[in-house]
Amino acid sequence: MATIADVAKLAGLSRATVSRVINNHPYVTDKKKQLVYQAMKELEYYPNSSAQRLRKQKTDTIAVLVPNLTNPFFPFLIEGMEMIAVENHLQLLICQTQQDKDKELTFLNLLKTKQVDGLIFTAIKNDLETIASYQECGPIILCNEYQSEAKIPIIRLDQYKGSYMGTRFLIEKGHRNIAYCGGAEGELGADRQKGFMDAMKESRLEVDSKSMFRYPPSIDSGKKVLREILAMENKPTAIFAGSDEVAAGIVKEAKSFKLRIPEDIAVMGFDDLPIAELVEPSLTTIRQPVKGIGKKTMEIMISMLANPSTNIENQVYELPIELVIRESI
Amino acid sequence: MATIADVAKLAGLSRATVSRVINNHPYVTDKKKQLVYQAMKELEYYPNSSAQRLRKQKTDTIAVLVPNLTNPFFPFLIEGMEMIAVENHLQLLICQTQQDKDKELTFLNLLKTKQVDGLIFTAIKNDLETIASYQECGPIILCNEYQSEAKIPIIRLDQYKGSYMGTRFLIEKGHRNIAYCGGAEGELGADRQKGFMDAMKESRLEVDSKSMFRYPPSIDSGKKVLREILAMENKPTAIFAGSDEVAAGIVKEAKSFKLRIPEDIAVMGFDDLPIAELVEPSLTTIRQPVKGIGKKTMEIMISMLANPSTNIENQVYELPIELVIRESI
DNA sequence: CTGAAAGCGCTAACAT
DNA sequence: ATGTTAGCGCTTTCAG
Repeated sequence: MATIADVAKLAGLSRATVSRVINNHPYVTDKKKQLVYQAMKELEYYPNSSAQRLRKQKTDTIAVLVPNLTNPFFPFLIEGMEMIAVENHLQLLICQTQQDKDKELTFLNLLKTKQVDGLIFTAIKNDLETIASYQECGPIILCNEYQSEAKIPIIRLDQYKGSYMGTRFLIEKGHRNIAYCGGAEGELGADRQKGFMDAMKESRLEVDSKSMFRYPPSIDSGKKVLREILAMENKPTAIFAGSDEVAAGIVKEAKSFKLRIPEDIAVMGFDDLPIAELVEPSLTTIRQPVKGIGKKTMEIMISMLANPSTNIENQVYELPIELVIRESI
Repeated sequence: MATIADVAKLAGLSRATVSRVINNHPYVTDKKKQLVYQAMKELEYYPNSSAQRLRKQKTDTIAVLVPNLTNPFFPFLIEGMEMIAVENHLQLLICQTQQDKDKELTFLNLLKTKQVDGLIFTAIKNDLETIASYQECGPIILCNEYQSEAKIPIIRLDQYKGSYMGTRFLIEKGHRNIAYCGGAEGELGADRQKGFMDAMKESRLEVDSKSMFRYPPSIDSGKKVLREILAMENKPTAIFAGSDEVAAGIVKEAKSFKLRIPEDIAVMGFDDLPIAELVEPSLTTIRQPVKGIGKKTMEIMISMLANPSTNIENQVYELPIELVIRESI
């Protein structure tokens, strides 16, 4: 493998000049520039990025911590982030935490070991104090998941509004006994739940604690929820699911029990992922502009990278959220 | 940020000894080891990975090129790879090519710039010669996607067998006019198609060239295929879809046209992803042990990394594939 | 506009 | 068992 010294020698110039050409610095004669390019091509030279990183003390890489990639929400989020990242010559290092506290810490160490310049959380298992302490090593952003007392910038949607809106819709459709299946942890989950609760309270509807479920967002969780509901005495007529995956599981299981949707049981999703349109009946759901959050998050990251001095204490950015009406309610 | 020199000074030892402790080398007294640990903790020392990489001339990172992550096939594949990778202290750098030839080349350069030690393709847009030329920079593996004349190790399933098996099943169910929707490029797609064709030929069934579709694996492709089929004069009674996504799209669209499945039209999927169970009716499909391929691929990568001298010219590894019977046929 | 030289932080001979 | 030292390949002052 050729090094910068080889190129310099072949071009009859110094390593400094070659470096200047590589990095598009001004003040290099066109003639010498051509000489360098030629030598680089001849030697099939490519700069060694470890050396560059060590010298420049930056990696142009951002770690993105997601619980997993099999939940389609995250690939879409990442797609949004990546659109902005590539424009800014940043690389994403995608890290699956699998909801594991220790894995999360391991990935946080990417910041300490200078393997990445910044880090984005899309779910948190550790407490904020722990995480906040890593901020000295580089910018950290919370995306989607959040906790308001954090001294960490946050990009999120108004979850409260989303679930409030969804619940109102269910109530307007005549439902009185509505079950709720959360899943998201932290304040995001709490906000969603609060939106649900407030909408119910506003209409003077009671919420049975037995109809409040808390399962991770997956198809299987949805199936489980439905079975548990069927075993209840005072069966809810509608379910507000925490995600389209859960809602899809509920729908699927309901049909295996020959229940009609929405007549026997109505289901509200959350996210509006492709799966929402696919299941039969298709899901009425709360649309989150997932890619939009991803983009916004990366934009903030970039501005933090460019401007490390900014005080970003507890900034919250919010994006719109809307109700998509289909067939499941 | 503390460096190894700081730790050495505080511990009253040389940098070499500290390095030995970091890298778990033998021949360090327990006493001194403790001294080092203590100093590291006190200074909150973490080794700079750029420096380690530059010095060791390896990154312990493998690039995985996928078309995208929104097609659930790839997250599952990655999950398999990652299981093996973490066990071996390897990091995955997931790269979305978006089916773009140039992006693919950009990612290939990760090898040249020494940013990764090896690289795995799960889809190829460039020709093999181009790719093969990068092999001098580190091991390259083709996973799933393949071309048999490649001088590159390949991990794949017997696609021919899969589609042959599926088509036989369709024929046994009485179908005579069967449409086929491929999508995968290269020989993988060709093999699948050949399996289909051979099964048809064996039963002396004709294949109308108009019923041979070639669309990328997505729900929308499926919808499109169904609409085109409905516009045909001599309508097929069954469709062999190239993926569960396509099959799901077909099923969805068929129902919007009030067609019954499998009575009016039967659909065979490919992959057996969660979506296969979710749609109504659930998909009869060809199960690929996706995670298994991922694991196997990473195992090969690791052995290539450990044993760079091995001649891995055109090795093919195959894994079992099976028919999963559900409701769509 | 170009070159010389210092050094980013670490590891691996080599020496003891 | 531990320390000394020479780089890994690159960028960036500082001179000129």
